[in-house]
Amino acid sequence: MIEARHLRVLRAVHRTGSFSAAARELGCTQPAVSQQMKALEQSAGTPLLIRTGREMRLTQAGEALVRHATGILAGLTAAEEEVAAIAGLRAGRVRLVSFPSGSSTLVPAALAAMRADHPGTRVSLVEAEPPRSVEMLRNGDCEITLAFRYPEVRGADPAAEAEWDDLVVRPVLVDRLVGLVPETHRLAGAGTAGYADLAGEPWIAGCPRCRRHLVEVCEGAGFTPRIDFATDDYPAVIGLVGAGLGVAVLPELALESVRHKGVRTVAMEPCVQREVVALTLPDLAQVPAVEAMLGRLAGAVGD
Amino acid sequence: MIEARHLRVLRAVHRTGSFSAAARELGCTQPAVSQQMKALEQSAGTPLLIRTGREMRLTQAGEALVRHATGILAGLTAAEEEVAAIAGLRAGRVRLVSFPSGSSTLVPAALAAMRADHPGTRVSLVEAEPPRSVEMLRNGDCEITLAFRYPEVRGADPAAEAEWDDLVVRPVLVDRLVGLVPETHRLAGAGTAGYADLAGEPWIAGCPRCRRHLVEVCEGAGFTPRIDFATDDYPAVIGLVGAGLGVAVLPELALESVRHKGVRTVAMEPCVQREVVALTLPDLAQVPAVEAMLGRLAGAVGD
DNA sequence: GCTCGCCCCAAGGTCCGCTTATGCTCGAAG
DNA sequence: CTTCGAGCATAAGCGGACCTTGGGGCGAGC
Repeated sequence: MIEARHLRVLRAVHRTGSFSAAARELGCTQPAVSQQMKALEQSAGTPLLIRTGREMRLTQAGEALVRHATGILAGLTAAEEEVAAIAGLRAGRVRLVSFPSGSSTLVPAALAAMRADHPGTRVSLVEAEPPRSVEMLRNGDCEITLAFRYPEVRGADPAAEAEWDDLVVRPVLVDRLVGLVPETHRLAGAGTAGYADLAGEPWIAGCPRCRRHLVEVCEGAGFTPRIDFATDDYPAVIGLVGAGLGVAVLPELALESVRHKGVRTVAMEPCVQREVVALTLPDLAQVPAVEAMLGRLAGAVGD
Repeated sequence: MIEARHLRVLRAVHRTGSFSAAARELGCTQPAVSQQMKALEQSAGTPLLIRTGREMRLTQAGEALVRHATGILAGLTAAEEEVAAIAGLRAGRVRLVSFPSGSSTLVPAALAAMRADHPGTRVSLVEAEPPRSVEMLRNGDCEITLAFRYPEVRGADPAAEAEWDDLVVRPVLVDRLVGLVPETHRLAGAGTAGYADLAGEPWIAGCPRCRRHLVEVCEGAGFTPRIDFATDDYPAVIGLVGAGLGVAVLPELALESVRHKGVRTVAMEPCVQREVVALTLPDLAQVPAVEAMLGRLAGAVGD
């Protein structure tokens, strides 16, 4: 087995013409070079250098090795270069999966920061809801998944939470759920409302998990909400509320990027917080580009 | 510094999909693979593999390394293959320099044997006299030099002999010097003649060294030969003797391949022997093709 | 003739890598 | 649900490889 290190030494010997000069160039002692050449000749099975008095000459086998060494070492340094580029964030690709309302505000800011800091990296974005997005993460279809959870759920669905215990969970931000009523509603001007205050209203729910959570909270308040519509499209929710078809609770984040015409927000009591987190696999968290992107997502809180 | 051995292991891991399978394929234990991959990841500075439950997947850096590994390992095996071909005598080139009379008989037999045994090798032949041929050997212009010496010279030219003491001297054959007289000469029928018997004759001498040797031998016999012609072309010597222009002594070997028309040979007393040797450099004697050719030259004695 | 540079050789110490042994996790089968 | 097997990680132990230091021989140049 010929080692690349030996080829490097052989080339240095060939270029400089002596073991001592090669040793100086390589930063080691002359016997080290001598021994390496002996080892290389042994693994080659034939002499490679002929020591004729003053100068070092190559045998035919030595010439063949030096000829190949150029390409081999070039390939090796190219590989090192590419890996170093990825490790040094001058290259690298991150595939990010986000739930829809995260894409609109948080993700663009993080993407912009990432591009500004590391222009060589590429971040792609796909939208998907958990648990589909978590499945994609496990399947290797993405490196980072944005998800959210309701920490205050009283052990309602431990299975869903347990799905993440082997993942790296990076908190990104916490946003409050606020109530949403038509501007003609009796509570439109109220600063705060309790869930029970909306017990008799028709409700517009969000995605399946948000819907489950809504039901739990309302039941905690003593009633079961009548849900007339359910959609994970937040502008649609706002539109439905604005049309007077019901009331809803939405994360503050989801309201930021949408004009909420014809609706009013009210703070809800009790205050429910939704935690948005970035998920990744433990090994992927060590990948520089992934790590950097996780940092940008967490840093985008300022917006 | 990425090592080729690590790339080999990485590729095996990628192909087989597990450390254990790669270890079996590589003929080592699983912890060895595990440690090598850890070392490779450390020298790469970034994770290369993600262990996601059952299967092993590559990170982007891992993909880059595997992609480069193909070319690097291919170049490495190509280099090993070429060196092995040279070492295994399936390839290789030997440049042989011979003195003129050696070329005619001994060299062709050795060349034929070499080609028969190792068809992949190539032997080139150039004619030159020593000391020019020895100089070529030292300059790297050839691998083997055929030369001859007169062992019985009584310390006449120790310098010339000393020239070889750092070389590998491989005896090839010993041939006798025989007298050559015109067929009309008074000694033409004699079985044996002494040098003194030819004291008054005009002499035809050979190459400079042969000429010097002739003078020494004759002076040992009590006279100084009158040399009318000197040429290193043996057929020319024979022609001159045949034309009655003088007498000569020639190696038996030189007579074998020439029709000696009009001349007669006589054994000379004292019997002088010329030793034909193959010379090479100590390092070159280890080169398989050179070694093989040296053997064929020594084995060509049978002819 | 002397000195300097270069190479080889031998000995010592250090470090690396492999192996054995063990524990842990996960997935599949009963 | 439990058990079993496969696979990976880790620790200890050991053998070997590598490099360094020190000494010697040899050829070249002043």
